Amino acid sequence: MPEGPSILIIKEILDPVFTGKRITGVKGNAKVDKDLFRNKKVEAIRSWGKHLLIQFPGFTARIHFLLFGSYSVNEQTKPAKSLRLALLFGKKGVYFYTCSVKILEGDPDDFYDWEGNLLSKKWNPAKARKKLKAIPSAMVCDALLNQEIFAGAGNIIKNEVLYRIRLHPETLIKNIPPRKLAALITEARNYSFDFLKWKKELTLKKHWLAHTKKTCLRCKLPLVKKYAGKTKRRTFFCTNCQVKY
DNA sequence: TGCCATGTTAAACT
DNA sequence: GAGTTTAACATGGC
Repeated sequence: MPEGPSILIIKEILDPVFTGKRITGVKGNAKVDKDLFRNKKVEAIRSWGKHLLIQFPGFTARIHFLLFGSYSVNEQTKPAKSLRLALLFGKKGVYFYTCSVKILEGDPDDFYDWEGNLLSKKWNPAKARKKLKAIPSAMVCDALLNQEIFAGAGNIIKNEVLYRIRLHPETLIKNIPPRKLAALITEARNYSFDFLKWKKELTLKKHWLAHTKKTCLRCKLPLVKKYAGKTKRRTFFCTNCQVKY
């Protein structure tokens, strides 16, 4: 569920069904004031990175699925103890389980940088480049997971992008040649859309080239598995094909 | 069966 | 205080 494209899929499912609808009930154990939602009409459902945003007049419910979050539409499919938030609209409704729910006051456009959202029409590669230049001593494997720069990128996207562009995960940003840096930014977005397409087809796993893999498809040598960088997330790479600058 | 993971935050350290 | 490390959360697949 968790990476940006998966959240966009949820947005695309919920938006046509619930936008413009008025709340008739709220359930769940999220630590939020449920009275806030009373009789409110959904203004918009959007996604920014890994955040699902349900906008109401004056506030927004932010759903973050973390590692184990899930949801269902129109019927509750999980036990009450894992039900964080259910928004009910007459007979219809959406149920969110084991996720983080936060109320954001005001207009999300005031605090979300849509130009940093990998899947947004407003994605701004030049801005991403500028943000990368500001963290020269960071490893690229950490930079790719930085939501301030690549909102929506997760560990799968990280591993696949680095494999695609043949860049060693522990390369420091300042050492990446300009063309390679451009490729990094381009592929982060490209792969996000491939992820989206394959996720919709339920064939995402099948298309993994590096993530969880044991052997390099290109040179047939074993891939390294390492908890790399400050983020210490699983990193799969080929020391033969992925260049360290 | 136990381990581990598509994630993040806050507390506890140095 | 900054930077880091650790713990906590909590479900499902292998």
